[in-house]
Order: sequence, then structure tokens, then C-alpha cells
Amino acid sequence: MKFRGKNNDASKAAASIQDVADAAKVSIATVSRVLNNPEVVSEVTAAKVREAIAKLGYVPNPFAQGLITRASRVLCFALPDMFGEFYSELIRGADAQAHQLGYHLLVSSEARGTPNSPQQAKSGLGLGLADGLAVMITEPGALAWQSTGDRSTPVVLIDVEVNQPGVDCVLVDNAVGTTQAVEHLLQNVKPDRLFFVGGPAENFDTRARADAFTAALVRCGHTPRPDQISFGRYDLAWGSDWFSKHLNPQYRTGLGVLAANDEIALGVLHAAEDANLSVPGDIKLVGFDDTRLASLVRPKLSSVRVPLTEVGAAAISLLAERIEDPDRETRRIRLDTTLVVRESSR
Amino acid sequence: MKFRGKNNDASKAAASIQDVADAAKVSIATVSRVLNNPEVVSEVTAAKVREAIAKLGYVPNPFAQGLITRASRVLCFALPDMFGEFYSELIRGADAQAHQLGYHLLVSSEARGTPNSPQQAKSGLGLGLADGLAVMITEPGALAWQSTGDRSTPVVLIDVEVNQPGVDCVLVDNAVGTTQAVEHLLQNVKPDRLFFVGGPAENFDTRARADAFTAALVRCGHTPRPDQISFGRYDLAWGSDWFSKHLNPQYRTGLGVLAANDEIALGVLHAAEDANLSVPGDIKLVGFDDTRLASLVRPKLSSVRVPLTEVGAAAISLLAERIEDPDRETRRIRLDTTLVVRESSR
DNA sequence: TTAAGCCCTGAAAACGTTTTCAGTGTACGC
DNA sequence: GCGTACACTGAAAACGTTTTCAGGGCTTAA
Repeated sequence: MKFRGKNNDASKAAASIQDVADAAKVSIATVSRVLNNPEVVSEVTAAKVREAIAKLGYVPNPFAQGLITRASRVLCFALPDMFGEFYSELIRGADAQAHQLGYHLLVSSEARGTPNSPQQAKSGLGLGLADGLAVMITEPGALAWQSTGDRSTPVVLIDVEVNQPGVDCVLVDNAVGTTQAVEHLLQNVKPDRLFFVGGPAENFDTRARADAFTAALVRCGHTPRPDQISFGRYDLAWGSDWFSKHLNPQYRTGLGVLAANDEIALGVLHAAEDANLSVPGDIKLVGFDDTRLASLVRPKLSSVRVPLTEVGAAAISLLAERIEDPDRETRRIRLDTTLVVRESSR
Repeated sequence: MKFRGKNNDASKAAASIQDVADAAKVSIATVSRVLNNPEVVSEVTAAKVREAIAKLGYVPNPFAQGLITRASRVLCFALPDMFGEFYSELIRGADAQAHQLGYHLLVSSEARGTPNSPQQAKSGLGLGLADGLAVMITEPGALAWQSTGDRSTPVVLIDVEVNQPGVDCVLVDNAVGTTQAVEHLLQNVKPDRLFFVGGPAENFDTRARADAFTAALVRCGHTPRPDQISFGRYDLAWGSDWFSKHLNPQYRTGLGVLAANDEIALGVLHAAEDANLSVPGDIKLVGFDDTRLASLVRPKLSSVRVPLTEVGAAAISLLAERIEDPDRETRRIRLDTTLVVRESSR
């Protein structure tokens, strides 16, 4: 009538390496070896150990492992937000790649947290626990990250370029896709009737897209008027508002619009339809990011594809590489954007 | 000319509690106390320690902490997939709540992994590291989870009910929203012209929705014909296919459709428009989940709202509660679904 | 028979914490 | 002046691994 029998029952406490060693009548060193260095232990001993492991359902304690190996196979992925198709795709790419490489993904939207102190960032973000950190930075504000503290854990930055040795970056070349989009739109509309509807003015991507937009127009001989470029938010309402309130009514037809976002584009589309205008009849419309939204909607949105999945995956790969070899030269991965023409601009 | 001076420089290795103790001329026990039990140490000593901590940028090693406290403040969130608005919202809810409660979120889509062995599940999922595990189970296949192994780490199940003491669940009451949707549709169409377009037949939610659909029709005196209920996939293409290939053309107008998904609904919408039919003119359409998609689209989709954010948050809360008190009675949280009427069914 | 070499195994240190237990010193009451 | 209580601090154990170091037993060659 003993309570909490030894091994006959699923005892509460997890088995330790010592329990396995006892059961197999070997030392804990040997147990550790069959797990990490099987080739150095004799087959007969290994068999005993494996049996004991199986019987006890032994799983190594990751804290003890981490304490000594200083590795957890956990990667931290910090995003400014996690809502919508955009981040969904990013996370998915990162998760898949992490899985592939044998890592786990700790996600976090730092936005809500307190991004002020880097100490806090480290402990607060479950960092210190993570073997590496991927941060997406979309606005100048959040640059507190890099400036600070020890570079003990590898960091890769997404969407921002920084010249700090040892800090890899994955970047999106907004220019090429934007240029393609402008040239595409120019086939049907005059340069002075082409508009760029941006997200927040401080947002790095929006800036880069606006700049490329300007450059492309200049290149074809037209310096854009101020009203051809607007900044707002990355959402549908802003797209609608832009069309109905900001766009000079005299331009309402025969124009081309490049939105900084598929959602903005959709907002423009709705407002245009509400004004009894047709897309692509009266208005040629191109979105940005090529989220699933673009192909889910009618008319299907032309959009500049940003390889979000690849961005996420690349960030994880870079992190893994640097963990393997902390001293390798610092790398930048630049992923191209490309125009995908669908119905809204044809 | 000593190499790697002691504390004057930002040495590579992170400062340990011992370094802090040395710098403050106290024992490591005291350092630990000012961090975890400040009230028992004298103010003057505490000040010295805090200064040393600040100077060295000391951050406790989470592995060592975890080893002894057996807690990491990391929660594992396992989903069958992570794509699309659906999971995005779930993750966001979980992440926000986790943050709120001071936990970190380890996400993982077990689908790709090997969900067979529970041992593997534990180590593979970075579990063992996590203080708790939330799993979303949408199909019978994945039930390997609960059956197995030690219940050392708390588990909460999402979307599936299981009668295992100590395993909490968060469930969605698909019936109430479905009933509302059916009754709503019945205002405009006859019961024999009402169709349910499901996702995969094995999917728990699709099943529950189909059952509630049937029940609601029966309740109003009509036993649905087999062709009134179909199963397929959770995507747009299936919605379109259903309309153009599976739906008997004689019913193509004056009908009502309840889709198991907003995407399916959108597919139906597109196919209907391609057949020159109008929604909601000829067809009353209601989607499910009420993802952002529903309100982003024209006509805006009526949809049965599933409180995804709340589901994610509830799972995390339940987990946190059980970590606090492992022996509290097992709880089930059931969240209601409610119809949101927009344009597609009016 | 002994020395050398090799294969395998065990003892023990180390990782950085938290926590118990046993002080040490001071203040206080008698 | 002495005992008691109290507030504070330090020594050391414990957590569960990995890894170094040394040694035991065998084989092989001299």
C-alpha cells in the first residue's frame, strides 16, 4: 500500500538523468553520451540505456541543458504588431524555417511592451532565453534596439539597414517593384495623373516606396506635384478617405493610383465604386505587398509582391548561421519586389 | 597589459550574479534577495547591489533560474496552421494576453512537425521549456495529445472538449450563431432553398456548424436534403466550385447560403457574380468566423462572429490560472458566436 | 610477462541561480 | 551586565545537465 510507487506508476515528478542511470545501472555520464555522442558508447550499454529512457519516458531538462550549453534552440521574433495578412505571412515564413532548422519560435509584438530599456528588452522579451533575436523595425522610433548593451545574442534586423558589424539585415528592395508598377501604370495614364497613397510618413517602407515613385516619375520627365504623394495610415479607411476627401475631384477619372498597401488600395477601390467610377475602367489601381487579400477581392488587385514568407525565413536563416558561426562576416539579404498584374490595372 | 580586464570593459561574457556580488561586496545570496525579496534586505545594502547591477548590466540567467524554480514564463501555443486572418487573430489574442500576464509566447504549427509521439511533442515542441501548453485541435486525428504521458505541464485544449481532469478547454459554441444565421436567412428564403457549404468533413467546427444547421431547419419543420449540406475545404476555390459545379442549377436563384468560412463565402460570391447573379439580390449569403475579410469586401459579408481574439486570450488565461494553482477544478470556457448582419444577406 | 595502446566507462567539476540554515551584531528589557 | 529578540547577511546545498580527466580492462606486440 505504498503511496507514490517508484516506477510502476506515472509519478508526478519527471525522470531525471540520474533515474535513467540507475535504471540502466550506468553512470549519468554514459546516459548523456548515448544521447549526445552515441558513437563512443558500446552497443550493448547503449541498448540498456535506451530501454531505460523509453521505460521512464525520460526527456532531458532543457534548463539544465541550456545552463551548460548556453543554447536553447529558441529564436525570438519581434514584430511591431501581429495583425493582418502581412504579419501572418511573415510569421508563417519564420516559423516554417525555424522548424526546418530545428529551432522554436518565440513571437512577440514589442509594440505593446516597453521598448525603452534594452535591459528590459532582454529580460522582458524572453531574450536571454533565446539563442537569437530577429526584430522588424518599421519606424525610426524603435532604433533603441541596436544601440544598446552587449552583443551576446545574435541579432538580425528586418526592414532596416544598419552598419553595425555582426548585425545582419534582411531588406526589401521596394524600388524595383515600385518602378515596375509606375511604368506599368504609365502605359495607360499620364505621369501627372499618377498618385501614390502611402501609409504613415515615418514608415520606412512607405518612404522608400514614395521615393521610388518620385524617382520613376522624374525619370520620365515629370516632377510630381505635392498632391500626387500623400501619407496616412495602412488601412482601408485611409484609402477611402484619400479618394473622397484628399484627391482633387478634377482628377477623379483617368488616373492611376499606387497604394502603399493592399488595404489602402481596397479602400480606394471602394470609394471609387461609391463614386460610380470603375476600376480599372476609370482608375488604374495597384496595391502593395501582394497579401492574400489582393487575389481574394474583385476586381483582383494588381499588387507589388513583397516576398514576406521569404523575408521571415531569411531572417531565421541568418540568425541560425550566425549562431553557428558568430564571427562570420556580416550579411545583408536584399529581396526583390515584383509587380503582379491582375485585374485592377489592366 | 592584462588581457580581458575585469570589469572596466564590456567583456564578452555576460555578468553573473557572482560578479555583481563581488562588485557590491556582498554574497550572491544577498544579490538574489534584492531581486526577489527586496523587503528583507537593508536599504543601504540594497542600494549598493542595485548600483552594481546597473553598472554591470546584469540580467539573471533564465536557464539557471528555470532550473531551480522550474518556471520559464513561456507558454507554448500550438496550432494546426498559422496562415490567414483566422490564425492571425488567434495568435494576436494569445500574445496580448500572455504579455499582459507576464508570459512569453512560443508559437508552433504542429502540422508540419511530427505529432505522433508525445515524447517528441514534449521535447520537439520546446515544451519542457514551456510552463504550459495550449493546443488547438480541429480534427480527430491529432488527439494523440491528451492521451499521453505525464501531466507535468498544464495543458489547455482549444476547440475540442475532453473529459480529462486537469485539462481545461476553451470552446466555441457554434450552435447559437449558426441558429441565428439560419433564422436570419429564413426570413427571405424557404428552408428547402438553404444550403450549408462546409469545410473539411472531419473538422470539428464544420461538423458542429453543419449539425446546428440541420437542427435549425428541422426545428422549423424541414428535414434538409443531402444536397443541402456539402463538405470541402476552407478556401475560396471550394466556395466557387461548390456554386458552379455542386449546386443544382435549378436552385441558383432565390437561395440562401451559409458558408463555414468567410473565404468559402467569398468564393460563392465570386462564382455567383460570374453567373450574373446578385448578392444579396438573388442569393442571401452568410459567412463564418467574421474575420477582417468579411468587412473588407464588397458587398460586405454577413458573418457569424467567432471571438477568435478572446479564444486565444482565454486559452492563455486558463493556462496561467492552472500554473498558479495546479489543483484547481478543471474549467471549460465556452464562447458564444453571434451573427453579424452586413450587406450580403439583407 | 610486461608495455603500449585502445575502447569504454565513471567521478567530478562546472554552469548560475534560489533557498535553507546558521550565524553575527545590535538593540532592548531586565 | 546579561540574556533575548530581531534584523540582516553569508555559506552551502540543490537543481539536471555536459564534459574533462583519469582509469580499468583487453588486446596486441615485443
